Amino acid sequence: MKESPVATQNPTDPVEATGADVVTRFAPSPTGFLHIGGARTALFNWLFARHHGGKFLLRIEDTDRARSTEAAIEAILDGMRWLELDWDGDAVYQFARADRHAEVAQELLAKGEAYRCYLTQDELAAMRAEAQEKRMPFRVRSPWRDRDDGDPALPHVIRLRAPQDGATTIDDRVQGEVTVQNAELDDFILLRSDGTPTYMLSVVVDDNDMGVTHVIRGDDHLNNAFRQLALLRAMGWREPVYAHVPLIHGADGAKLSKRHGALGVDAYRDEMGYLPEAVNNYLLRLGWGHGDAEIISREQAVQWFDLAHVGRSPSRFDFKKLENLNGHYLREADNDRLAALAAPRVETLIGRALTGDEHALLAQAMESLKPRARTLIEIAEGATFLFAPLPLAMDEKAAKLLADAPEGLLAAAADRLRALDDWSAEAIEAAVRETAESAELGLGKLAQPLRAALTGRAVSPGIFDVLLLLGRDASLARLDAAHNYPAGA
RNA sequence: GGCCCCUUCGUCUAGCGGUCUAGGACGCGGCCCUUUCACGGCUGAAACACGGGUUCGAGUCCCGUAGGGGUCACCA
Repeated sequence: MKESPVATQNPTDPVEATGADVVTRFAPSPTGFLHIGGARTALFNWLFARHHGGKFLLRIEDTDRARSTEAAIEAILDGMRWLELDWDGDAVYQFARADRHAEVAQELLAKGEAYRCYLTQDELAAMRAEAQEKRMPFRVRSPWRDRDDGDPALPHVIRLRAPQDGATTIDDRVQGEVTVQNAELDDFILLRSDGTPTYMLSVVVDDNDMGVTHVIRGDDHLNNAFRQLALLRAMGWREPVYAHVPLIHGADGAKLSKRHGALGVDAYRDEMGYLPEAVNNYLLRLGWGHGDAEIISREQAVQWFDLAHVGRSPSRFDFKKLENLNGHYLREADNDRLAALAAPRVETLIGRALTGDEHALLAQAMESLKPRARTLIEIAEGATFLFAPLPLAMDEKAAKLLADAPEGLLAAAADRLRALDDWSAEAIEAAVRETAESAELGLGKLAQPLRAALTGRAVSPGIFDVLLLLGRDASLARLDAAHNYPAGA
């Protein structure tokens, strides 16, 4: 059979062709935490699988023994659990499958689709240097491709005998049809001289053995796809559908680095105080859209997600938008859940553990705390006044408010409040309003110094809420302490 | 540098030849609500990178240019 000059990829699309189950996978290498770009890739794979009622598999690519760590594996798993990206079955550890990878390499060798190459690293380096000097593009063209007089006892690697003529076209679901001349590809290494498989071999074998139907990954792998396809064809295996998603960039358009947010998702959780649903929503909208929809629930995401609407251009990470989204989810979140999340942060801020009653108070305060916060950090900061010790530390604005308060105003308010029989929202509000009226002041003129006296700040939940939350004793004590505050300070 | 990909408001995006005097969201400005700060509501400024085609008609298709990104390992 004559080979056509351009071998267009013709993936068996299980969804469209047979309705068979979709299988996607996320394959991180455990050399660090689960970074935000990886999280999005995982999300897309998860959504695609769930949308089609298929499977979402997890494979840990730990073949780089020197760089892979147990801690990194834990961090990645932890990150995925936090984002609720549950995978089907057990995670596959690539290193454990090295024998199978080597077996495939041997099979390729036997079929003549691969060959032993005795080029040393030094020879390779020399070839590279020469190409560099002549300003010629470098590509490994091993003389051993056409020789079989090598001595297998000598150190050698096994290379794929890749096609050198014609071109290969991949029908990528995100990038469209992408064509590369086969001459651009080289005979990449399948098995290293120590007999261990390379990444290129391992992915293809594992994806095949795991039955992966859709390979959705970062577009930094687009070029690899052509090499992998050559290997796939040499084995005569089924070709998956490819979808290469553009990478996420930092706010300045440069590649995402630690300065811009290429942090582990744990940093978004612990250091920045975001909710997983906010991070998921934000990540989903980065590179994918569904009309004007912005706030997208997980259920809707599963229902709507598709590859056709994944954009082809890289997007920048915008913390402002994530923060806004987080504020939305904070307001929607359950108070007890929020209190539980905020409690450790509050304890850190006040430097002591919270008592059982205080935990309850925190939960009770959540309703008025959460609308004015965008992160859990802001919630915790806003909550500290509830637990502050008596002489209340005043911030600059609060101190000024107290200093500027009319003589005796706070004492008058304290007197009225002290006279209250029941410390209810209605009674508190009436007492405060009456104080303002009899002093012939607007409510604002009284509320601000009151706020300063009770919270030590110029910003807090509504003043009646503060009074109610603090309770009679604490409120009165703070008020009494405050009107002794050095006047005119 | 070779190869590959990308290009709509500052940012994320909608748009799949006519309904675009280009829509939404974040951010920014103004107004309203209001005891502060937020929230919420209303409102304003803000974009089809450039140049050629194709077409009766182009943000939408094609080709260049410019800019950006990715990739060129016995790493993954």
